[in-house]
Amino acid sequence: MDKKDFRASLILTATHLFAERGLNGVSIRELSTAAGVSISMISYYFEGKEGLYSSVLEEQFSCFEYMQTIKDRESEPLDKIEEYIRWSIQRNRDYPHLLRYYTSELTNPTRYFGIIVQPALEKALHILIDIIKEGITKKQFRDELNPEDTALAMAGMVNYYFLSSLATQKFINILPERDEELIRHYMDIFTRGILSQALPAPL
Amino acid sequence: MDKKDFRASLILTATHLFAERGLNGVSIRELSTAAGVSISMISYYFEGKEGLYSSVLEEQFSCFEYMQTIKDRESEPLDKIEEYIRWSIQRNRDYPHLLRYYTSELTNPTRYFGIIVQPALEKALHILIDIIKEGITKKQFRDELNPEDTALAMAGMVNYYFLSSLATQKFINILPERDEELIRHYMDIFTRGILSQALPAPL
DNA sequence: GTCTATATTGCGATAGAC
DNA sequence: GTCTATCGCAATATAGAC
Repeated sequence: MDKKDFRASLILTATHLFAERGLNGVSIRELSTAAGVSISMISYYFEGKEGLYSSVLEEQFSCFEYMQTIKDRESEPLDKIEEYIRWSIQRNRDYPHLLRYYTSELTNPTRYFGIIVQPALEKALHILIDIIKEGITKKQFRDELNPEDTALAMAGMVNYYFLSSLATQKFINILPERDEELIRHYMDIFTRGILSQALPAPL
Repeated sequence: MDKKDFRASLILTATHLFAERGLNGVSIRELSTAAGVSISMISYYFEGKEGLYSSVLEEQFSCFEYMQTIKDRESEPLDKIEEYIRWSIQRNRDYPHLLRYYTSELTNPTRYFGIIVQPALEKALHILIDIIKEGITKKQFRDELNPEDTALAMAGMVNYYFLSSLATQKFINILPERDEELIRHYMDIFTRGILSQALPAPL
């Protein structure tokens, strides 16, 4: 951090602060002070506060490219779904601020939603939808499923776990030590449901 | 709106604007102009911008009290879960801005998170957890289920559908006309899973 | 109750010295 | 590249007239 790389220092500090309080909740004064850098450096490196914010967004959302790797994998749809869940959870561990930008942009979009956030989310979701469709085609998944809704249900289940953590941390342990258990549990609910015995009729 | 009730007019306008751009994204100048009221009325009625915001929050989150009605209902756990899904979806229809405050506060909490948002979410979630527990006790749900994770999965599935709508509206129809289909579909996924046949072993 | 006018503070951006 | 000093503007809040 004190390695003279002021640009990197600004990105790092901004990533923390913007995640906590949003684009409008942080002033470049506070930000530059926290980064140990002069306020004018933000204009110098990023052409202003919004430029810094967009650089943070781009860095954060670049990890969504990994979905392409899952798509290209030579494996069965169910295994791809497990890999998606595993990757989603690990993504929240590796990028602890990403979900904040994610949902902050979904609820209070900035001008960068359309050029950075939306394309990343849309591509990831379409890959997930295609995995569901493949499973239906291969008769491994029930053919009554609506692929779009099903993919959203899957994504929602995993993401909401982390999204709600601020409200649940008093009574739910969200530490990484439970991640493997969580993966098995969510795979189990998503594939087999919660009922102790199969219902008589479909849908 | 033009019925001289400036207080109500301010609440209504604020509900729209704060939902769209967050507490820090809206100025009281813009807000009072949009409401057709003088800027000083905000201090007069709400003791400032934050007071107005907290009034909006309280109004929005009051609808969570309905969860108590579901809890007190004399019906089976599975029916309560369906009622929860139905209420959740209808809640998003009746209070189209609520989810914005909900997730905005979860990701960028204001000082009102702890006193308004968190208690409402926590109570609703605990009721959902108790419904799952009751289902397990009555042997209607599988006893391997972790009630907390299961309740979160349920809540996440439904809420994420609306949360992600800004990113999905181009290819998913989120109009109310599909709500009944969605309810059946999510009940189906949650209770029976996605597999075309039961897996051999539990968990 | 409602307004206009204003006090005061903090904002983002940048000119210019080094 | 980096800093300090400052400009111009917009923010919230409020005093005081009506």
